[in-house]
Amino acid sequence: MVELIIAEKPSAAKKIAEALADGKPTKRSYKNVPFYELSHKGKSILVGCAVGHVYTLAERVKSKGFLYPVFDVVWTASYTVDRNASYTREYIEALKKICAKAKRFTVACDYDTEGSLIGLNVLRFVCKQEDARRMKFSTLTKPDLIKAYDKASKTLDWGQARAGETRHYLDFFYGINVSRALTCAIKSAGVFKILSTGRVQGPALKIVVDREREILAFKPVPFWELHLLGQAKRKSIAAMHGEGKFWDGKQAKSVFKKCEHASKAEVSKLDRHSFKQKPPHPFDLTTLQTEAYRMFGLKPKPTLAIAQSLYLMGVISYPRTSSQEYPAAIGFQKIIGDLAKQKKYQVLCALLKGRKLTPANGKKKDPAHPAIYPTGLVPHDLDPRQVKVYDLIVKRFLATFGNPATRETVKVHLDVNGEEFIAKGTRTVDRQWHELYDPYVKMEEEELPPLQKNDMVKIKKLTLEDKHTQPPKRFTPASLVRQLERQSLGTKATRSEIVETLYKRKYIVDDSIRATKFGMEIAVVLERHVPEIVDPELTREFEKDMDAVQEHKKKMSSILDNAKKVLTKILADFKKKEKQVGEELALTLQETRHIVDALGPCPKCGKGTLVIKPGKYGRFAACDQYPDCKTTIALPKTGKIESLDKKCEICGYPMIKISRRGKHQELCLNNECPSKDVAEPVQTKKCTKCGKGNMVVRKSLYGAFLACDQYPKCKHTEKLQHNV
DNA sequence: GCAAGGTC
Repeated sequence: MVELIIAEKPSAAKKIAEALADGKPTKRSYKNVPFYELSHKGKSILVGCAVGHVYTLAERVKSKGFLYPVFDVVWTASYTVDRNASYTREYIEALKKICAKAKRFTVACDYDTEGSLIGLNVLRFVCKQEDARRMKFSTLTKPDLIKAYDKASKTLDWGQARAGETRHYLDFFYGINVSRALTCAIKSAGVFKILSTGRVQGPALKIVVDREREILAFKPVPFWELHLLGQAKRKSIAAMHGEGKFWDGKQAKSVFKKCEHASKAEVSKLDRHSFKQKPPHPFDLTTLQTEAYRMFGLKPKPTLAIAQSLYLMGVISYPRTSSQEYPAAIGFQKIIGDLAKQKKYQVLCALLKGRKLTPANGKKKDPAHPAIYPTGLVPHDLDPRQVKVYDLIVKRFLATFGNPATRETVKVHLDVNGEEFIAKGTRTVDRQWHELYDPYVKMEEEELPPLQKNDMVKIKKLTLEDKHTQPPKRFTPASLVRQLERQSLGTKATRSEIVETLYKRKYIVDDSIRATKFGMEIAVVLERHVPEIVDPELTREFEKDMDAVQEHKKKMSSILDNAKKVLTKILADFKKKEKQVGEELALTLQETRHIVDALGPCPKCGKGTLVIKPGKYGRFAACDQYPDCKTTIALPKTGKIESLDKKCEICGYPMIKISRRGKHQELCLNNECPSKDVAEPVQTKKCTKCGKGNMVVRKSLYGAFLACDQYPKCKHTEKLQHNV
């Protein structure tokens, strides 16, 4: 009798197989999907895997147009409805193939709601089984897995699986329907633009919009600061009046008068305080994303994508973790030894030699995975961004084993005609873990002159500065991801994607995030008509419902019926106002597009502005004076396009910056710009690919190139030698 | 083509 064990993902299947095999498991594959054959205590076992969710909710009957409300949805193989999920097809086919041999079934997906649901869907839709055994484990280590296999329950954890299913339905009901309502509204005003919101997107937008409102409503309050610049022992020293901020201008001025003509200050008191600074915690995904943004300006989503690629190469551990802990089982000594094989880490690894290795574990835990660490495997052919992220992960790993650093704060109190000024300096006395984390240690290092009590400081300058209180800071993509985490919105793997969606919808712009006028309007519309969707409480309510389902206190169907009832009413009311809402949205979208998508003045008519527009054959720049001015310029299909607010020095067309995968290039919007001239080939050449066409010169923003004249049948292109 | 959640 053969047993099939279903894992959540390929890497887990491998670990499960290795843990249970009497000897070594046999790795096999079907359509490039791995599976394992093994014997466990003489019993024959197959271990196969899903790739996360391979089924998704979709309408039972695909509706024409964006009809809403839609509640008739069923589980559907992801590859049939989502082009980006085409890779899941092979996994389903491989599972289908190997489950034909199986007589007994065991689900060994991650032990959480999503994992239980992934297992249930594979089991019922691929294996056509009613129930199965369930392995429950909290780490993918051999002892845990063996125990989980021996003690597997006879039935699925139905409560958890149904809870997960409930969440999927609720998210679909709220997300798809309200997104369609918004899209239909703006469409009724004649504008075609996909709009969206959802349980996580809604509150995420509101967080940014609320901050924008605070900033708009902010009234700066004036205050004054008294600064002293002095010199002692051949070093300069900067101090501020002990009062700090003076809220009363008159008082500040009178203190200033009192000190204005003093030429010397006396050290009245010296506080010296040294303290230990602990090494940093191991990386969970959010901390890695925050640090990568801080150090490299790399946004959370590409950081996750790069970490995933390093994981697939086998050079780092699983990146989608919320753990800040390294269990000893990962083998610190061995990893450090392996890292030392890379020349650039030799010296650092040597610093830890012979030391007791205790990582500075943080508080956050994740039952499924440890914190992110380098495996020790030597990476090859990394691209520049992979090099950066890998280096950060290696040094962070090493730094967590470092000794605490010692820092010293000196506070010098100065007396100037009876007024107290204070100078503060902090410096590192003993670097310790800093050496392991360089160059990613960013500490303030301010060293004061070596003063003693009653020493005199020569005053070089005394200034009274009038300042204003500052509005609250804007979020960055990294700090917004952190804020979502704080409010338990979204998951470690989805938060960065949700932030990117807000950009894509033009609700937000810039690295220092601003809500656009359009984003503000969407928030207003939702707050007025569907307040639930921008409220973080919706997530809490879903969680309560899920708990009730998991504990068998409520049925999924009753919860879904209730959601349908609530939404039907909300959406019917919304529909009545659709036209009016749509017109307001269309108006603000136009304004926002004008600001966000403007590329510069139109070079043809001189009056209009060139604006990015989406078109059937890709995006293009068009003059906003259409139909008076019909200027259009085709734009590259991929990459982010930004205005540089300047003209080409050679042809006078607007300059743009186009960025792709961390690389960027500055170009003018003129295919015919003399700077892009090339030496044209003297004789015509046959296309080497199709053999039929001739190669002809074509021009794009990037410059001229050779292309087959059989386009679009043949897409062959060749480079041309540039003149300049 | 719309969500949010897994993952290659």
